Amino acid sequence: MAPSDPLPFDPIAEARRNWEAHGWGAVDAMSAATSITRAHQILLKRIDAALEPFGLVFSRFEALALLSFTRTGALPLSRIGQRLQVHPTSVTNTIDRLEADGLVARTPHPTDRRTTLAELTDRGRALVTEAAAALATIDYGLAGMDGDGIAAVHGALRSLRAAAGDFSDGAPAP
Amino acid sequence: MAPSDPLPFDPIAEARRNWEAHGWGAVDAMSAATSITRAHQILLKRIDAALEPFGLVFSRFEALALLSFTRTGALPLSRIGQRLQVHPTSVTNTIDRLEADGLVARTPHPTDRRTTLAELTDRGRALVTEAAAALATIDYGLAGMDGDGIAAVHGALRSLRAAAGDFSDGAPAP
DNA sequence: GGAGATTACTCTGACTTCCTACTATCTGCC
DNA sequence: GGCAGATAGTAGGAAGTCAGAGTAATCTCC
Repeated sequence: MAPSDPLPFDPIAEARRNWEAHGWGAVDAMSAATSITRAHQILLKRIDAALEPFGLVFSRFEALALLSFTRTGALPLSRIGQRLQVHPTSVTNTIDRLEADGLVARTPHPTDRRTTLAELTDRGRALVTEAAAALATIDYGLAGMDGDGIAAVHGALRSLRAAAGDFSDGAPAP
Repeated sequence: MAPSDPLPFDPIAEARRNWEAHGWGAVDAMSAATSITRAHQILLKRIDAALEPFGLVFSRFEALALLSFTRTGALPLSRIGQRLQVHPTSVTNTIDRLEADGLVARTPHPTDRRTTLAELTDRGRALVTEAAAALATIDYGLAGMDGDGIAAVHGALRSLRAAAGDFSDGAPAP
């Protein structure tokens, strides 16, 4: 990749030194936050590359996966937004794309006429299974991390998500 | 309005169960990757909110911070892109915005006429110091994580960044 | 039963990021 | 010298996200 030849040093470690030298404080937090930002960038690029043969990006894959786990293969758009933690407008856009590709279909809610359901088509269901397999083979972009690291990240970020109010910390049912 | 009412359960834990039930594999990796995605979203929102009074967003703050650490307060745009790991066109856009706000100035490189330097103005230097203090008070958006968690995330993601080729830390170049 | 608040979705617009393509300039090799 | 290839920056375009406004339908409560 031409645009980013590897630097001869870790840019975050370098930022860390500068932060300390200038007395800007919260050095550990800065390092972690910057690391998360960069990790997200790396992951998204790897994941989208793996999904590209299927004509998907991560957000659309997530929506398909969520639908495929329901009994009926259908969910209100609002519910999708809640579960995926994205803005209602983004859901509209995501479902627009999926519908244009024939992977989901909008159908009216049987009782609430305000509500639109996104329903997985047969093609959508088949595709999401293939795509999930493709993502599993690249370890969801986490190549370079060992099991301990993966577990540590998951555990530590769970606190962050809980503190951000993503979910009311109840005991996850079996 | 509530941007996202807290769910009564952890959506990632729920996804995890579904992944297992469907035999989709790479469950730990999926959980970690999704956590990182969501963490990035939380952080960016918190950080941008803290920077909003200064008219900055995170990417523009990062560029200012980088410039403020140099001896002369100036860097070629290409160097900024390398250090911040963003696309050249994103640097152009970032510097456009900073220049329009009078926080940096484009100046020609003394010897290489291809190169444009972004140079911190006095206002830019003053603003980035204030903004850094504001970010330190919110712990760079990491509220909810303890010291161990922050250290764990930083360490684990360093492996990911190294494997992605961000820096050659003694590893032989291709 | 009906007024007012709430909820669901979409449209428009702003913003950020990336990609491809292009011009200008520099470097290396003959 | 002079030309091929690399490098620096920018323009135009596509995609994704979010916020605010608007419309339609439903719910709450008197």
